[in-house]
Amino acid sequence: MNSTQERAEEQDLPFNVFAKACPSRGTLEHVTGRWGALALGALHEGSLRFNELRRRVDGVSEKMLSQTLHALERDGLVLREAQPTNPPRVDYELTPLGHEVAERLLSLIHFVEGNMEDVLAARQRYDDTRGGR
Amino acid sequence: MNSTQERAEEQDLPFNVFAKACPSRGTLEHVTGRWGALALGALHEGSLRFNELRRRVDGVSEKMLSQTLHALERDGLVLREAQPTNPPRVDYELTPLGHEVAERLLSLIHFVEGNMEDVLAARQRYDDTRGGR
DNA sequence: CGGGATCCGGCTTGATACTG
DNA sequence: CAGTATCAAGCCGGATCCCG
Repeated sequence: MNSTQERAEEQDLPFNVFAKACPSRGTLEHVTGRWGALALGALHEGSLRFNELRRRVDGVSEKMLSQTLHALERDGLVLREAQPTNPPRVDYELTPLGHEVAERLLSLIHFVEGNMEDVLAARQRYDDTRGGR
Repeated sequence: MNSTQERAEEQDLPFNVFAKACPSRGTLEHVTGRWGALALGALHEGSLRFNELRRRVDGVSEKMLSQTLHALERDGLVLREAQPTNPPRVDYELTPLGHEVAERLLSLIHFVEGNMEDVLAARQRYDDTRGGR
């Protein structure tokens, strides 16, 4: 009575990320993926244009940012607003659902950032004990 | 006054995931990675043996689970307890820090699971409007 | 049972170049 | 500015064999 399958059954959840075929796993990966998480985090503060976003998410390539944004837009988490001006201007912003996802994501991100010293210390200990071999 | 860099400076945070070189980004990826997130989620309910974990995280290979667990152990999120019995028995459980991470992660996971119908509907709309091309 | 070591195919990723 | 197209490299993940 502790399996994740049973958890889902008990609560009658139709979706369970722990199951290989569940579509929720794909969405979770879009959200928590390397660039997805950072894009959502950056957009939580407000709408951004493509290259603004690109500068904020340090290290992302044009291709991956574009790809990431498409996936998030398709999942209904990001809204894309293109203005047919010249030069073109495209703003990206979170949908209400995207904001809720981003809040939970940022809670995790801030926690990790705030405890990095503990993590770094743990790594040091791990490497000291096992690295000597 | 909206950049993520400034956010970090204002609050005097030493670690900022949005910066390419920050080690917190690596840890975030261990935590939110495809298998890391599921391993942490499964272990939040209690300690598990290697193959129990493998069965719960549907689809993970031995290699990737092993690799994932090592990374999480090194980051101080997972505790590995090997008993020198025969046959060998190895239990994995979360550290206090790991539990706090898992709580925030599960909040995100459950939210995604609980809103998959909206996501699926959004995908349908997206594919209908753009798929016709 | 709980892994480590190795090999290898394929998908993902990252430069680069090009377009509207 | 806001992307798409293309191509090479590399990492992911599976399969296999091995050990304690």
